[in-house]
Amino acid sequence: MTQIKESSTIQENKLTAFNECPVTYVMEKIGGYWKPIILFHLLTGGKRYSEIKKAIPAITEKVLIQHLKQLETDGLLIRESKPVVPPHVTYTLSKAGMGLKPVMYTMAKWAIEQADTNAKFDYKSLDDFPESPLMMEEV
Amino acid sequence: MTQIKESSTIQENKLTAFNECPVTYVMEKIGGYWKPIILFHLLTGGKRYSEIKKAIPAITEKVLIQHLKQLETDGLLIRESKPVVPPHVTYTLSKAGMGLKPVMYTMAKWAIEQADTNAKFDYKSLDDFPESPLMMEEV
DNA sequence: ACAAGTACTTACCCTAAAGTATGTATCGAT
DNA sequence: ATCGATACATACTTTAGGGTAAGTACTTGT
Repeated sequence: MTQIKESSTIQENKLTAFNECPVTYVMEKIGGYWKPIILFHLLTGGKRYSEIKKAIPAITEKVLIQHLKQLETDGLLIRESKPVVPPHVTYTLSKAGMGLKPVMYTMAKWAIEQADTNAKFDYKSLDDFPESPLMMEEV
Repeated sequence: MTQIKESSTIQENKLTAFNECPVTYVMEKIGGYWKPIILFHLLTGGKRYSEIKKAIPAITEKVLIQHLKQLETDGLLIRESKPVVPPHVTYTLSKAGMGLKPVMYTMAKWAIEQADTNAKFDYKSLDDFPESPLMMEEV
């Protein structure tokens, strides 16, 4: 899905950054406008396709599925479909996906610190984060 | 620098994601192929422009400066120039920039865990990370 | 007189990611 | 017989970011 030209400079550089920088590796996996939001919504438990769609109305179906597939092939979430009509498909975070919890938590923490100090943004607080107090230990 | 069309759907969505997702906020700040790498190199201390360039040969000067300026306006690093000839400019991480250390560390940790479990990549280890053992406490 | 070093700038091009719009399969319910 | 629900697929367009290539200013060294 979404063809890529293999031998472009941009792809080579991406690969380099990718190999020599674990941070870039992570951003490859959870980057894009929507991936973190999708993951966030799945942190609280597996959801059906339509539930995710409802939770994030602004996302288009094309992009949603695109990302879900990407996340699946990256091993971050697991797709389970029941062969019924109408279809019933559930997406759940894998172990690796769950491992992103502390990562996202740390990122969120920094963002909120920034918001506190320069008062330009107003993220509520880390309380919004699912199971925030326990998450660092959980892994 | 690099004009943006203010009223595109893509910008609106970006802003939405941005506001409702602190993780997206962080990725705005440190996203792109090169930003994490630049930040990484500055974690070990301030550097001159040419030193950064030498440390990351594959980056073009245009993109390097572009990112340095962005990082500066985002308050992540501080630019100091001595009015001499030839010019002497130093880039140092600000307090906010230093605050990214644990963020990047946590990300790197996850990446390396992934590498360990699926054996597709071989990041050396977290030892490469500047002052790794202390960093979580430092902030 | 000219090259070299430093820190940029500017004009132009290309591509990947995101958006828009519409279509598909299957079945039960009205 | 058509409609709605579900989970997608596909063709086409736009745009932001990154890449290429070349130029600028100012001075010291040869």
